[in-house]
Amino acid sequence: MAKDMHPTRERILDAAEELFAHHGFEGVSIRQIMTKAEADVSLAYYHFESKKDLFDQVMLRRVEYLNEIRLKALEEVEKRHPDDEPTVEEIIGAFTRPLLSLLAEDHDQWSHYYQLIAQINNSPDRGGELMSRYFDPLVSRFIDALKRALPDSDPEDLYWSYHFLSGALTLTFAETGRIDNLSGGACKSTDIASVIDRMPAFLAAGFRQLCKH
Amino acid sequence: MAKDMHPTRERILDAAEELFAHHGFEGVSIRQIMTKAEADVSLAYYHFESKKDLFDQVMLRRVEYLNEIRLKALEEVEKRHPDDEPTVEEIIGAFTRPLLSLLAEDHDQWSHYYQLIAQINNSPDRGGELMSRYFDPLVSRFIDALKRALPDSDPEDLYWSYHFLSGALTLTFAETGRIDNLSGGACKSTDIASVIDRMPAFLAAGFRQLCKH
DNA sequence: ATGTTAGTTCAACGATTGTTGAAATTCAAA
DNA sequence: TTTGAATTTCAACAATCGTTGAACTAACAT
Repeated sequence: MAKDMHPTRERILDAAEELFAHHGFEGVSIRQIMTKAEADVSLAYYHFESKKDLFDQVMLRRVEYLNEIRLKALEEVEKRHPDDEPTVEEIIGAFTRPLLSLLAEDHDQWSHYYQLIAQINNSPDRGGELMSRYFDPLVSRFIDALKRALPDSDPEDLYWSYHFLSGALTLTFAETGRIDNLSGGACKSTDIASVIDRMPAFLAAGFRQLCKH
Repeated sequence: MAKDMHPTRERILDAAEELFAHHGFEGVSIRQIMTKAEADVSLAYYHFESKKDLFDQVMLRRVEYLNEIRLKALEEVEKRHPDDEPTVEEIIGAFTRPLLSLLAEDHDQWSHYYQLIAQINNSPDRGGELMSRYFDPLVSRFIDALKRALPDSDPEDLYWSYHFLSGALTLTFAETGRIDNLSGGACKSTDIASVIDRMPAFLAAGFRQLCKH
């Protein structure tokens, strides 16, 4: 990886993303990040205000694009149903498939960012606050669509169903290798294509079971 | 919280459990832990070998009891079916309900430990390794029961279904408060009774959908 | 050539990190 | 009362932490 291929700021963001994803915010020092980025320690404070600001910029760099493509996927599904409502599978597919396809097709570029999201989503400290800030506007949009696809459903059932979805999705992002151990190698954490084939159906069945009343 | 109520070693474990759960292993210093435990810094190294050893002992303190009650719950379900196989709901209930009931009924004692598990399960660093070490023997036992309840199912479908279950369960453990934000207060992360009512049905429907072939 | 600005390097700051050794204390057994 | 082990206190170690200021280089406008 040649040093001049990317400007310094991008290299810092890349290094920080990978190290934060693996060891968490406090598990990584600025010096480790800058060593990986092949740049002087002080450059971190030239390009960013502080360690916390660097973390925020790592998060912000990719989040808008992700929300864009997911919103577009939902709008296309709705455009395909001008008269009736999309199915639960279609809506959940629009929510998850853009993310998973990106991860499957460009794993090197996205895996660390997804691992970071997995950690944050399950962090009792400020996980709820951060995830809400970055994703809740889009998520509310999807939940509205699900409300229309599942009329007469109790909103509480719907929110808890989304909660289960969120847990299943972000554990997939973590790619911890546990399913490799558990299955004796039959399944692989990094085999995202297998998840694309299975997750929407699994979750849609759960939604319909819980939100049918 | 009077200091003499519990011996020093227990107070250190309690303090470490809570702080590790909130800020992660590297986000907490021995001095913070010992301040919360109201004991001298050096006592950490009298009662434990190192910071990492303290973390391991925090994990080990409760894991055996949890695996015991869950195994007992599964055996009771199987005893109730001497001739036929238990249903998927019953097996998943035996897997999740002992944990969730403990959390619902004695929240102060268990919530921090569960939050710690949530973090570890979604940690790309060594999450898979740690979770496998502590829980996979029991999990394999449950998956065998599910294989019998879902004959002719593809093992890969079963493992991925368990993966989704694991993500949904541990996000519940994290209690991040995100569902509070998302639902505008209609749902609360700490309302475990609501999860007990909903999660087994949601997940069982997913298992049956995915593992029916 | 001169000045300006963005980008980079080097050295250092006080604070905190995990960890350790030795001395002091407690307390039951002899 | 003396002994000896278990527990606690105190002081300190080298290493690393996030952060900063000043000097230096590069490139480009005047």
